[in-house]
Amino acid sequence: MKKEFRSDCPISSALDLFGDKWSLLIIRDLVYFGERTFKDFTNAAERISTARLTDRLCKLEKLELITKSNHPTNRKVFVYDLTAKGMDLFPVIAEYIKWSNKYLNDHIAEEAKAYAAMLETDRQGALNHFMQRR
Amino acid sequence: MKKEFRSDCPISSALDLFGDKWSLLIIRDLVYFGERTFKDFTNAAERISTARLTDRLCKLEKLELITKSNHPTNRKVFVYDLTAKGMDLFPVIAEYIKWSNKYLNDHIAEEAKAYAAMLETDRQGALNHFMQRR
DNA sequence: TTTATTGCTTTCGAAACGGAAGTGAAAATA
DNA sequence: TATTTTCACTTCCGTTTCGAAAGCAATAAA
Repeated sequence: MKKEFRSDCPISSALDLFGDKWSLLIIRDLVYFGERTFKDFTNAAERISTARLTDRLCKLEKLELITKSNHPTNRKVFVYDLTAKGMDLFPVIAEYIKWSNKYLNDHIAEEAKAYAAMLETDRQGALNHFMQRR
Repeated sequence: MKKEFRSDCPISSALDLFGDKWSLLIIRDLVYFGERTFKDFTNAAERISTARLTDRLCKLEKLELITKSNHPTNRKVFVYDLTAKGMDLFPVIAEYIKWSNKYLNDHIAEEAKAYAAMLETDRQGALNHFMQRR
């Protein structure tokens, strides 16, 4: 068994839990699209491998950031969704967006720029828009 | 040569640049302590290896998130400091702290809890406190 | 002149990684 | 009913990244 946390610092501890290149992208998809299936995640632009996706979904479920449940009609499909704990990562994601909009502006998607502008002018509104979906 | 970005998403792009377990901790030390030397970073609680630290400092300097300069009196010491671009990661760090304070409260340091509470009640004040140091 | 410090490099075994192919159960199609 | 396709994994394998430790040259301190 390995130690779970490197220190008692809140920043390093959060990074210990989901500070990899994929976890926040799974959270992102759930924030912006709501319920997602395994297949949905594999269709994201960043092209996560199935092995990595399986691993991350399990970890995020153990951390209680997401839930896994059966599809109402199709028994071989699982539906993933955010918990309140996972939804509370929205502010972290929002700050990444704002930073990238400022410093990677010539690289990111046009629709992302528009959304970033909305985050600047109506932060609470953008936040509520997703928070109130469930 | 490998591709720099996985997609044009602002979140994944930011993670491509500094979405590892160490970069934000280096930024953290610079935010909270100001100028730091190589030795200072190795003394942080998380115990980064020297090979990893050398690698990350170079990357962060190339990204222009930090600067490297000579110590005014000691020629074998280098002094690292944040650029405005690096300082603008403070809001990201602040949101990690707030999330951890809410969900990892029984694990994190007491002084971190107090600081997180200050972030909640006087966000702009906490932000300015560091922003105005230089 | 000797010793200690600093920033950095090298080495090496372990862990994490991406990409591709394969699996079984269930669903859709014929 | 028989066949094919889909879905959520799982396995495999070569590559990259990693932590831990030792070693290094240059400078500073003693």
